[in-house]
Amino acid sequence: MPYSKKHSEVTRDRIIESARILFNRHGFEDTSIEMIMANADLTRGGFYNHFKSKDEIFALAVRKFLTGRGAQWRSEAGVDTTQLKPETATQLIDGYLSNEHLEDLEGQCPMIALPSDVARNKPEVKESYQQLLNAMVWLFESCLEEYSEDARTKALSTAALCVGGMVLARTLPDSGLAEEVRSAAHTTATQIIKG
Amino acid sequence: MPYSKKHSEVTRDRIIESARILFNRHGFEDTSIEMIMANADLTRGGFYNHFKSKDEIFALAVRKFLTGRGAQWRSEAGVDTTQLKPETATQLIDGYLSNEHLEDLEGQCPMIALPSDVARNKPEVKESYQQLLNAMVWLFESCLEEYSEDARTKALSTAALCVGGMVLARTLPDSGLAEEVRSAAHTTATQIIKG
DNA sequence: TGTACATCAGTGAACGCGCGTTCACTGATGTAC
DNA sequence: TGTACATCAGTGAACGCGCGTTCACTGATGTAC
Repeated sequence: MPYSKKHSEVTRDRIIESARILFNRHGFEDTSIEMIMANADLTRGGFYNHFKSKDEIFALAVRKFLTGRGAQWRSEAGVDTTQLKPETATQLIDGYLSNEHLEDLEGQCPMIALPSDVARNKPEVKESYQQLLNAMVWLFESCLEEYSEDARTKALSTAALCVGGMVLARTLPDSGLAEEVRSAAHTTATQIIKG
Repeated sequence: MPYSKKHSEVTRDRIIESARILFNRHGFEDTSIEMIMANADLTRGGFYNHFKSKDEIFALAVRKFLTGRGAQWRSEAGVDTTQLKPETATQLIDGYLSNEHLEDLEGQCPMIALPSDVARNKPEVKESYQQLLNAMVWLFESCLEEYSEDARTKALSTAALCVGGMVLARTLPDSGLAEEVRSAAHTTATQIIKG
């Protein structure tokens, strides 16, 4: 038996993380298998030992955000997921609709970075995207359900406002306008949670 | 003198409209010059008589929505832009966050269909996208400014909620969840305008 | 303990394809006479 | 009014390039003896 099973798994994970970062920054089409492998210190050919297609790793990369960079980000922001209350939701909003998050092209939430890439890809990829949204909505809803009657409507709208505000801010060339959008979305999202 | 100047302009417009429809449906990368020209009943080579690059026509196609399909859509929805008041804003929201708009992949607002395509393209393209957002925000703000103190914040947030709600709804594979998002965004956007 | 070997992660060249762009050519058109 | 002609919109073949994927090969590794 050559190489341990662990060796293979570690490498596979490294490739997915490399892909996640590159897809986030450059999008699906402008990220090549060559780039993904080089960024993981490997060469092109080995890719197909681990994955069956570019679509497959795209789905895996989007999904990985939830347990990888996303989880890391929540813990850094001091979000306590054992005790969910409205203040936790506003904490999440503070982080999500922050300038830091906007400019972190590689660590950013893929819902912001890749919406139209995902919309046109395989169901497999859309499922990954949906997992991210479900996680976000579930968090908001759990924070609100004991304090508000229409917790679900608020949670869904807040998620839409968070993603929409960031998608727009990311796309606008006038950084003053982008900042206005981000800031307005933040104000309104906070009001929705509190109101 | 061969052909009238008008002939050339009409053809050019036809190509841009063909491009707008195809970009909206398939995105920037998956739409080829060949497809754009064929859809306008022309052949590939002639493209460069009218445009200098694929990037250029992408910018023109996004921009064209404002005066073309977008204006048509507003007048069909009975939006009276000479008399702007909160009811006009809620009318706009009713149309924008409607199921009809969600499913009209070709006639849809490009802010929904193409966010990440634009975010990674040339400044020229981003300027076109920004024009669309500015038009939308201006409309909402004008509807509110005599009735509300924070008209601009509300206008910006409403726009973010409209775009965000539709971007998510378009991407989610579970149509039940997509419908929940669209509906929640609609409810909340209306509340923002009225509140 | 040491060594031959089977395995498979990794390599890098090659294939096939589609695309953006270029270019020499064609032919429909409106004008000049 | 009719005809020769100059123009340029439109044609379609060709170019060059990069990419996803395949494939025959290599060589590092852990195990069997």
